[in-house]
Amino acid sequence: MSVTIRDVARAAGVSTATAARALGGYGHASPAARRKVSESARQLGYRPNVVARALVSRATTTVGLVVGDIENPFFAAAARGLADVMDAHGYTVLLANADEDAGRERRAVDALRARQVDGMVVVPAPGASPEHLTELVTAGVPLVLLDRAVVGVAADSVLVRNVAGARAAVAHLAGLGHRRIGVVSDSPDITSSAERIQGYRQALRAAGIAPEPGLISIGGPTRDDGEAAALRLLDRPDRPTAVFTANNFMTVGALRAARSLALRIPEDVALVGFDDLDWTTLVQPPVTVVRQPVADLGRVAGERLLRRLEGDAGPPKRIRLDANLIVRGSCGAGA
Amino acid sequence: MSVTIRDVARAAGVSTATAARALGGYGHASPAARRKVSESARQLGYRPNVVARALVSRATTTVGLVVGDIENPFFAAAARGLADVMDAHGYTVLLANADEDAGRERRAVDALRARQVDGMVVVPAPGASPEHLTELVTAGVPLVLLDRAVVGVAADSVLVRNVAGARAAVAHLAGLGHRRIGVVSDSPDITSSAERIQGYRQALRAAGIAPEPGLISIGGPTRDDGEAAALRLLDRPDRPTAVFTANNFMTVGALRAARSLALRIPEDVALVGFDDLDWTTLVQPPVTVVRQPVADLGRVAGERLLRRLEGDAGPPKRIRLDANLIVRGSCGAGA
DNA sequence: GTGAAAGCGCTAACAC
DNA sequence: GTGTTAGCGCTTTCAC
Repeated sequence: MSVTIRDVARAAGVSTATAARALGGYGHASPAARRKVSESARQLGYRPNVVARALVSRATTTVGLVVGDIENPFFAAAARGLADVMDAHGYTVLLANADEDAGRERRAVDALRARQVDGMVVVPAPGASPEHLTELVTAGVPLVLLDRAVVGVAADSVLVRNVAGARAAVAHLAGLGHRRIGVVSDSPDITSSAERIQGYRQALRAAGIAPEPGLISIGGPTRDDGEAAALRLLDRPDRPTAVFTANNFMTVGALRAARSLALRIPEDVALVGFDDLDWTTLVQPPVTVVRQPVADLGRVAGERLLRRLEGDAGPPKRIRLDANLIVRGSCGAGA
Repeated sequence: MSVTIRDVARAAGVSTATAARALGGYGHASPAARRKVSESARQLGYRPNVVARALVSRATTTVGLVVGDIENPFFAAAARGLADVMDAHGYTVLLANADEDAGRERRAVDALRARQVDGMVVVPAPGASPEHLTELVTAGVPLVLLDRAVVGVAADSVLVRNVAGARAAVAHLAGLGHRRIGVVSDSPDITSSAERIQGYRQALRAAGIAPEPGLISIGGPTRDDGEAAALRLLDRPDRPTAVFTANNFMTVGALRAARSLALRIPEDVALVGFDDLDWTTLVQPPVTVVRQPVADLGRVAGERLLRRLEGDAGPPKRIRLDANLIVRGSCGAGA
């Protein structure tokens, strides 16, 4: 069995209460006692049992993070940003993968709750009925929604200005003279996707272009789904002259689809993607993208959560971070 | 306060012991009691407190994972593989980022231990004196080393056949007629890197090529470090005609370096990388790589850990997974 | 300033 | 089959 606070107390010749006070740095303890306690703690190799502490203090200094897919670089970066902030404040992040599936998300949230996390950050899966999230909120567990909003959940959210970002992307394409502009997105059940499609529509309207339902191609949440959706769009006899891909998996998919159809970019089809990755400047032509502040997203979510953990009981905040168009070659604008 | 097992027991008109047995599915309980208990549990919205359970059962059904950088797709895939296996067995994965730093790794391991994880998977950081790992082992916490071995730590390890993989890559280059072959790697303090460099050396020797120290360029653990190291190598007046990059960050770095020096691939410099990513087929020419079984690495580590968690007390196992050369265009072999 | 003692929510002997 | 009871390791009144 490992060393407990009783062992330390005994070795230091004090009570467990004094040992706890000395070690915890709270309450009163004489300098002498302090010294003796920390000395024997060191000697015995005492390590506090956070689980036992959590049982009484009702705080685990652990927070949960539920993402759709940690293999998506977007989530990986956000997770990193969150972990950095939380680590710096003594919290540990429990990570769960929901696989973009409502059922798995529910189970992940439950598993995290059972472990008494002090708070949670979740990237809601598409089609999730948000009961498990409202339950969290009513149970008083601080919750921050990341990247996607959920109607009916009174929680903080940290999102991207998707409408503006998408609008900038599509307006850029329209400005280059394109009239037939398609979009490849995953499910609009995800608010970020819905907003990007909305931005696409706004830009078309502003350019006086009538939207064509056939130019909107919706896929699932994986790279392969992105490729299939892009293929459907680009294989049409009346294929668009330009495509906006609403997330990085869709961008990969569009690039693959273009290649398999032997379409040149930007000559045969111009491309602007949402979300920037390190390889977007490695391909030829480099990909014009709307860059999201990925790590900031996680960091800001972490800071919001920390405020709540500190007791901030204000109304839910909705924070929006900017996404900026970076013009490179794939849109045909040179660069 | 939330619903406890006492509340459930009271509502069902039984003792907490019976309620626990009924809920936990262990020990004896009459069908009638079972039904009443689960009924009132449902009605009250009872959720077991895993923290309290852990305190007495000395098992948290939680395992820790410490990686160098979750933003590295290699680790993300391994993390995913591990999480999939553990989730399927009711375990939750606590993730910690060590930033490829020995100090942060130590703190991460400590934080995880304090949370009483039942086992741990760690990707050891370079230069870490392995005390915290040996401590883990002596404390009886099952440990599986992932991707990198550590001398003096009696733990299972799941590694890649790095020597053979690297040898195949470099032999391929030599077979294509290259005599001046460079390597870009991160620190050989990491056993996987050391092994890849060793494979490189073996292949040179087998091809009758004298190794030149100047053609071995060592960088740090980030993409930028990779670029700098590649730049040093490719900017030499007597630059190599072929380069082997020992991990995916180095491959990105080499590609960037080649571009900034206006070197054509494979005409001016041929390239073979270690670790395959989705964009390697998107760049022109597509990158010849040694593909690692990334998700399997995590899965196998998870299975090994599960065996230990089930009580397997056999001697440490060292498992090696194959890495295979995939010839594409960047080596100049056509494809 | 310090110690005794009462739990946090749960499990596991051990009687009955 | 079921209830009683004693903790798991820690924090925290409340006396002294």
